[in-house]
Amino acid sequence: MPDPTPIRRGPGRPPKRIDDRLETREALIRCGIEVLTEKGFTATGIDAVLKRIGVPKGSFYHYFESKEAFGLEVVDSYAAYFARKLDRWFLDDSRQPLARLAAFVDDAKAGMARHGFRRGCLIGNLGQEMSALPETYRDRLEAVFLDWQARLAKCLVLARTRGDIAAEADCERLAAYFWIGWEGAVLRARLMRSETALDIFAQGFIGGLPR
Amino acid sequence: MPDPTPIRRGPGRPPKRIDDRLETREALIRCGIEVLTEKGFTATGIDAVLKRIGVPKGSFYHYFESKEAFGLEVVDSYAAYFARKLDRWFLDDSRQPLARLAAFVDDAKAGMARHGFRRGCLIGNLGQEMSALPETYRDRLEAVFLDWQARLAKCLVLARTRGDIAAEADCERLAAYFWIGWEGAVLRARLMRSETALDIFAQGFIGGLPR
DNA sequence: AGTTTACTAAACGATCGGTCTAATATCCGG
DNA sequence: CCGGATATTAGACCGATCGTTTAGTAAACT
Repeated sequence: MPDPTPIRRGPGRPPKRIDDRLETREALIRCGIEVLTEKGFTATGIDAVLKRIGVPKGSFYHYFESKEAFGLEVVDSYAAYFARKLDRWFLDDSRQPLARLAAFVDDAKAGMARHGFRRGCLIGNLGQEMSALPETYRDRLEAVFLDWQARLAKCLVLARTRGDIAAEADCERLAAYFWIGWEGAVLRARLMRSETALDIFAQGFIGGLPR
Repeated sequence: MPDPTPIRRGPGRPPKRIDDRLETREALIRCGIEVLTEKGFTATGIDAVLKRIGVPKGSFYHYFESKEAFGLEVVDSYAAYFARKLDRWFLDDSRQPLARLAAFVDDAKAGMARHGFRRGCLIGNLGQEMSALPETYRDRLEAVFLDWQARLAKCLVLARTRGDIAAEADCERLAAYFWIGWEGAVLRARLMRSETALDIFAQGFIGGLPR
């Protein structure tokens, strides 16, 4: 549906609309998530983002200090979005712990299919691009991975106390293992344009858990 | 060590040396492997490759039709190089099958460390970049993965006949699982600049094999 | 009314992949 | 040993695109 109150664009200060500034900023970030998730940071020009929102190029540096700063905000926003998603699945008391993981995987499969397997994982994309990225990104990206790891580890601990996995299992390490491999699965799923890689990895991981 | 017979560079037809044309061409490809393995395709300019070999820009298009064609040759060359490496490890009769896989992993760890964790896997790099790459690349990259998968599967079959893994194990699928996750491990190792991710994945994989 | 604020249009310099031309040194047929 | 044909270099050059800067305009605020 088209925006019911289209934002006037032209030179000069725009008419007052309280949340206008935030709206534009956040629209840019939201669009940045989509585009960077698909094409990565280096291969994406800011024009591509701006065009899609209808913001003129000259305005970009009014909202963001640089492309680098923009990217960092996109990462933060994506991390927050993904953390919410993980909580939705990993804290879902209506499912057994390991079934929650499977449910997350199914959701991810559906998500990738919905976008024609063009979009991957933003953090993985940028991680792969690190050598062409400002060094600022490195710690931020790694921190996101560690956050995901912690959330999954909690879920695995639950499975362990239930006896679904071995009592001596190192849940933190298992969680690390999952995200390491998961990024590879997403990469491959995009290359093959099929859910197969996600399936193979997920089943391999769950099937290989210590019992 | 410096090249004992440096290639003369200057205008005019070079002296006849049967393999001279190949030398320059192959030097470009070899350098392409290094650079693309480190920075990927999109983020790498042709000049970066040319500068390192001392070949002027005008010469590039004498040897290659385009950057795209060049990249494909680099992929082929890398695939051949990596296939030899896999054979060296996976067909090493002095080791038990699963120990061969572990040896490959150790070798990869040492290799990544030697280059300061700046270089990753060329195929994985380009795979992640697919959405910004000519569509020509897709099948080629996937074919390389399938080749690696077949080589590892053979090794796993050996392990199965020895009874090291369960008789009902699907070696082809396990091999697919390995390479899917391995790419994620390489990605993460580069991000963290540490072998940890490779270790966690390799141990997780081998430890999770059906017994 | 005058200043401040919010935003944009246009241009800038760098770099990209790719082309083109001129120059040059060797090869090869006589 | 001469004289094309050929292989290669040298690097200026092109149009496109990149991230970024600047100068200016119009509404808001005082």
